[in-house]
Amino acid sequence: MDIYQALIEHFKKKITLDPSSEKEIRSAYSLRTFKKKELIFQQGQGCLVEGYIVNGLVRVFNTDQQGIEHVMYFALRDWWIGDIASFYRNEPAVLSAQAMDETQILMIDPENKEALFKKVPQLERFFRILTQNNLSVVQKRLLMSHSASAKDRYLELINRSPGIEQLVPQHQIASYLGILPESLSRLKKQLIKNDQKS
Amino acid sequence: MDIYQALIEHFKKKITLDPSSEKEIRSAYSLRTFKKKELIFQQGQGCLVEGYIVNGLVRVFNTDQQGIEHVMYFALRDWWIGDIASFYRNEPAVLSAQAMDETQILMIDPENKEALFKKVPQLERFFRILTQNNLSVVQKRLLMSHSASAKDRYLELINRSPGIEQLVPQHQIASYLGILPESLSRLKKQLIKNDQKS
DNA sequence: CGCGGGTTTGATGATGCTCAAGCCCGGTGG
DNA sequence: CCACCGGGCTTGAGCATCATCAAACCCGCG
Repeated sequence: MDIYQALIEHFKKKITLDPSSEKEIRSAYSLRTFKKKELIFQQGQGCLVEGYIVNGLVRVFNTDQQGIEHVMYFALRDWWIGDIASFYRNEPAVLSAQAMDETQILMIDPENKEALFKKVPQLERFFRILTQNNLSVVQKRLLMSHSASAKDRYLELINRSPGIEQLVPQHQIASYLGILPESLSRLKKQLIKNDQKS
Repeated sequence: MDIYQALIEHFKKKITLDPSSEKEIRSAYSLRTFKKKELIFQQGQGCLVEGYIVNGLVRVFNTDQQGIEHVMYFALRDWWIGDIASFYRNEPAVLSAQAMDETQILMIDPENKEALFKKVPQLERFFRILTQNNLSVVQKRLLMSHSASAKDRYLELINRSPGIEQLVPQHQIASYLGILPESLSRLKKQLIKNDQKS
């Protein structure tokens, strides 16, 4: 199956597309491949790309004033990456994105995206729904980080994304949870000890 | 100026509307008034309303397993309230909303909203942009709560929303920040002490 | 006047951070 | 094939921040 077809099918999960729209989409997005550790966009600069992950793995993160990196999310096949405020409003990006494996991404820039919205207005709907789902997920994470301990947030994560531990190094999971690698290490030791008792 | 006109103008900040679309909007939304402390929608149940605040003040919050309330956001004139996942996907709401003052809201239910999207497709664009902006704000809050101390989060808040302290009681500001009222109280004492020294 | 919600204060404790060292293991070069 | 290197994970001791529990206080309102 051709690379672009994955994107088309992805859109079609939420909207309907006629053949000419499909054609517009195919010509608006272009495929890029990133090597492991390569940066896709970078905090502080304008983020002029939004991308659909065809395959591979990307981590999207912020670096704070003390130089500590905080993972916003991990993106794999069928996910989107970008820095919304930067892409749509041309602010400096708050986020960076880095390939964690060889990764293929279908990318678009703001001008082409606006043009595409004009030609295929159903995509407004698609991205409305996509963004709503993302918002709802981030809201839940914010609530979790205000109400649940690091241990509970960790358990929730591995429950929600089993296999994540095989995919990304532990210190980046810690970063996603908002704790230090040392804390996650201790926390897991705790859990193992308690598991054995019961 | 008529109540509905505020909503129309609000939409027109991001999209253009012809007269017939304006008419559709006017007939899709209906005005409701809530008394102080009245609940607008409630966690656990389906949230079948989305609302545009005409005037007044609403707090949107979640209650965790221990019964502690966590403020997701405060909404005043020109803001929107709702529980996205519940409204659009018919899940039980994660959030509740409560009027903190006499509040007028233009409300719509999911069926009418879908119908309105059909009749006025530009609204897809409007809500895409609105949701993107919200997402970007919540992402920043999540990062803050992973990288900044309670004191810094508090300072950021009063800097970003001056006047908030006059508007809502302090224990709800604490709740928004993800700390206890006692902690906020101490934190403010700290700040006053340090201000006087310098 | 007295009630009640909100805020403050105090004493104590838990969670997660800091700094430092050691360990494990896969990769690289001699 | 082994020695070494480096990154990531673990462990430890001490500490900071914020939570918990309890009591006092303040003040607007019935």
